[in-house]
Amino acid sequence: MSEMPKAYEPQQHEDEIYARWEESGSFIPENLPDFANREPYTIPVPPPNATATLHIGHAAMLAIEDVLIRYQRMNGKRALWIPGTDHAAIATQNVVEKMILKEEGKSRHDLGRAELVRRIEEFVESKRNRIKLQFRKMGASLDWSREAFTLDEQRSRAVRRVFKNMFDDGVIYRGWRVINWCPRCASTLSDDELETKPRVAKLYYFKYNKDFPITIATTQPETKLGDTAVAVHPSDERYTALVGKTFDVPFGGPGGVVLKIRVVADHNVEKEFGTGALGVTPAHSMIDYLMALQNNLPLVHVIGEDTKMLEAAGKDYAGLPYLEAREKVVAWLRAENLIEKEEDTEQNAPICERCKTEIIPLPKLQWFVDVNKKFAFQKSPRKQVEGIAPGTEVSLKEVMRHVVETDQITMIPERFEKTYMHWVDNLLDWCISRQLWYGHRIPVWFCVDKKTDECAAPICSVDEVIVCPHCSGAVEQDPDVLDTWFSSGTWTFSTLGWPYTRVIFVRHGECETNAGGFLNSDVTKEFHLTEKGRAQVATTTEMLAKEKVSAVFASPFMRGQETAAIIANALQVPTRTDDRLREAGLGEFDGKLSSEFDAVTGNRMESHNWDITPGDSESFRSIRARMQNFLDDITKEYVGKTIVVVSHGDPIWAAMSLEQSNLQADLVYPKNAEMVVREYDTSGSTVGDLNTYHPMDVLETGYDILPNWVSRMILMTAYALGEIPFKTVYLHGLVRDAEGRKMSKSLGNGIDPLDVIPKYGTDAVRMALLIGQTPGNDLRISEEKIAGFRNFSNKLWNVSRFILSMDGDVALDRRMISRIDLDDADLTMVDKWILSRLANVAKEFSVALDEYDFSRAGEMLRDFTWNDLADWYLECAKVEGGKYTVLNYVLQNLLKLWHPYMPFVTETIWQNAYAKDGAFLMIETWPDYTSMTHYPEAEREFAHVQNVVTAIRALRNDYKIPAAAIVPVSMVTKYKAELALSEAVIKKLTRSELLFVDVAPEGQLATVIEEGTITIPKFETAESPDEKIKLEAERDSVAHYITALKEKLGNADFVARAPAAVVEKEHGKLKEAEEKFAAIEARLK
RNA sequence: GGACCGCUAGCUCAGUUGGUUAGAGCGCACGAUUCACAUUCGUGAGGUCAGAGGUUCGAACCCUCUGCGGUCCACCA
Repeated sequence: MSEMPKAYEPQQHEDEIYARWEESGSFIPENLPDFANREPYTIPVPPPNATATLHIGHAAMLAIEDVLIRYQRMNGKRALWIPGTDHAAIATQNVVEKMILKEEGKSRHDLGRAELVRRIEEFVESKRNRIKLQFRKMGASLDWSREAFTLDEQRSRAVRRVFKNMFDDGVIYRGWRVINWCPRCASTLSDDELETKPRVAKLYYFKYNKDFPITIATTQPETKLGDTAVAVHPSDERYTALVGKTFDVPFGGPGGVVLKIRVVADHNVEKEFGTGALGVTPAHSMIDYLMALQNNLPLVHVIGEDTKMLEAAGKDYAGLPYLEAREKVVAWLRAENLIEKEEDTEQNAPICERCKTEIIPLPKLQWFVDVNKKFAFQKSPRKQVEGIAPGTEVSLKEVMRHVVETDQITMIPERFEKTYMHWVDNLLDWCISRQLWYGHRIPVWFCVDKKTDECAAPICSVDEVIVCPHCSGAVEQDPDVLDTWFSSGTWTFSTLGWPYTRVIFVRHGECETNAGGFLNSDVTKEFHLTEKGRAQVATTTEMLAKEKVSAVFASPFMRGQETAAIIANALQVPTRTDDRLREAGLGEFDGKLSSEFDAVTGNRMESHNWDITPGDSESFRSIRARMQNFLDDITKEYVGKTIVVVSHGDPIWAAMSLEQSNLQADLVYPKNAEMVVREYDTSGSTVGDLNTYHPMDVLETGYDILPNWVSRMILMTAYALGEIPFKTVYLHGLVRDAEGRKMSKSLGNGIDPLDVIPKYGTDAVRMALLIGQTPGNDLRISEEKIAGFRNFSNKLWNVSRFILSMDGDVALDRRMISRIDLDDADLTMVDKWILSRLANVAKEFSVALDEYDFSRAGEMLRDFTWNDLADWYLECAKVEGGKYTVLNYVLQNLLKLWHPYMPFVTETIWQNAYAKDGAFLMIETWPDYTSMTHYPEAEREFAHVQNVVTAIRALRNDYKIPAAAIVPVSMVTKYKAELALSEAVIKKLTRSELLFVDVAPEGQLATVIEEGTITIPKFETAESPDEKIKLEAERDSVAHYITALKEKLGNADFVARAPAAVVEKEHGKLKEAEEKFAAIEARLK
């Protein structure tokens, strides 16, 4: 064992330990011992912006997730934690644009699209490694071999695939919509990308002209040039007579417009605001737009994307910036004397979250995800969403509601399920196009020349489109990119290899051979489908219609060909015949009854009887091999696509068997025309990451991105896979400063993990973020708190140092001590006490982790470590001596328990003390608390010792007995037998000579506790407080307590209605209190 | 306007299905320094559980109302 320095110096160990972990490959689940038999456990890292720097929020997130993954890994799970970063389209482009503008004075338009994208990619590449290095600093045990980026090739393929599927299903559509337009970014913004800014605006009350019967109020008079209606509340009697009437209204002067205004009734109008009547401008207001949709009003576009007025605003106004147009309209209204009133009103103006520019609502042709459109629900080859059968017509909204409502996804804390439901219920179609240059380009092309009628339709394709498929003319890709959440919404499955090739095996329909019960393996003999068989295939074809099938592969046999033909015709896809899909060779059994063959072969899958070839028939092994061979080829050709493979019972059954490494016979032999769905990665294997690790177990993230991200993942995954993305959502709070303020650069109140990690150590930072945090609630953190946990890691270090410095049994050195090494006969009461405490805490700690109660778990273990172990047991051990085995047993388990919270200090100690051949603590097995022994007797006994020790110490303190003095202590107690067992301990810990007596000596200082009366001789010091006063105060308090207890027990209702155990407990309390009272009284006489 | 959260010791927070004389850490006060650790040890003070009603044998905990602080959503014509 190497010498351990007096204080733990984190910076001397952390980087080295992390590097050793990583090099060992232990973060990769497939490198864990016996990985194939471990149950998978998966969490994704919420991908930070690739250009981000580690901040305290990331640190909190990583600490929680690393606890989960380390705990599960030690607990025998096949633990996978996937790292990655997000391209964050709009945020990143903004940063780079600003940088270029500042450094070179150039705008994105000066550079051009290709150059800007190149510059952004260069910037991202230069920053991407920074955040990854910082994740390592936090000790995060991420599987870096699976690292993903939302804009890399694999993720792009997933994005285009989902888009294409949605497009084909009509879930994605293109339409005119009023959107939030940021003139500065020259882009559409989603509602989530808005902030609001309070401001005071001028509210003008006026009539469009003298003849118009209704006065309206507005803060934006220029938009009135695009009004098409006036809306009033349906129950507003002032206007009832006018509803439904239409007026031609000249507005804005001769160079203005003639408005066609209809008076409509709408519930969204507030009677009390303004005049209770509102001029409806469908093109430039969200609410007006919705009213226009409901009332079928036309939409007049008067403000352009450059913030200048358009032609439709009239010739005097066209071309004016909208603010100038506003002045001009107001001037005209004044000149015409139409303004009745002007007043200031407070409003919250929507602004761009990135650049703070005021947004303008305007209509634009955009791409949307339709959340109400019904589509056929996907069939999952793994774990179907429960309660929605494959093929069911559902909308995204319904699915999103369903999976949470039925608890297939649970949220911690639960109250966020309400927030989520509220969000889902109010969900509008999701605008997914962004007028940016950086991001996933929308995979849609348009024919330029449109030579045929068909050319008008947009062409959506996963692969690059070079020419128009209809006229072979030039095409142009849609210039927009996708909302960044569209790609991060695929995170759980795109990081696991999706899209796979989806293969739907279909066994041929009933054939004459099946009907006759005989076999055929001679391709030249043409047996046809029966009537029933054709009907079976027709039914299957109906189900297949909901799939997006690219091709049909068929066995060369007539029954395969006929089956394939029916399907291919209906689906309008080509058929390819492949000999590898042929019927099993039956040799001499060809033409015989199937029962004869079965009698010889039995269940080959179950019996592993793969090599027999009765009657020169084909072996099962051979059938498996040709199916694997077929899959190897097609899965490379059809990545991300769906194909139908029509074959026979045995070959399909053999293909199904390929996914099982140790065959169990739970694969049911396919019936005629039955569909069997499988997904394969590009190596033709179904045993890919997606199958092993999806759905994931936990998504841990901040509650602030519940709508943006969590909901979108649920949406995308349910749509694309027919599955939930994860089972549990754990939402942490925001990290705030000691005053509860958000940490920000401008306030300068941020705690930068990169500052405090070198100062206090990563473990201390992790502890400070884990203890005191409650899910969904914000966490306050200060440097003092981190310093406190630095002290704790040093404590653990010194506890270990003390234990490891003991001379012990050489044979036990560097060996795992098990329960068997501890013989009850050799254990003292104190030993039993600490072992019992360890058993309790190991269990409670594990249970708390299972319940995601990180704070309580950490506090519990800290109290055990610091109070029970360090302050009590180690002091006792010094007195009793010879604790080598017990101490090492406790320490080994303690290091394991602490490892998920404080990976570095525990691993460092472990490497010093116990690691054999450098084996890591991080892959040790979790303490088996079920095998640990509880000693309830010892716990009760030691509690008495603690009480007595504390009482004597308090007595010494109260009466100013010099610390060094060894004093004679007399004690009257009914626990003499138990206390005598630890007499040496009590003496040493209290620096006293302990004497058990029957009557407390007179003339001494006394204290009365539950265990009895303790006295020490008076010491000659001037300022000793009066013993009598102290005792009297204690007596009064006990008397008060007794009164309360008696009152309670005297209450007939209480005795009658409370559970017997509770009443019993109160009686016990009363008895104890009365004994204590008597002892004090005796002393005071 | 709608919804949600919080209010417990000077500060930060625990308090599991109602059954404690309401807990922890930090801070504070007093005392201790060769013996694992001063990044330490010992002892102690400190709370009408925001307020008012109600349910109950029993309320920090359940219900209603009020107050204060905070967050989110919608709207702001």
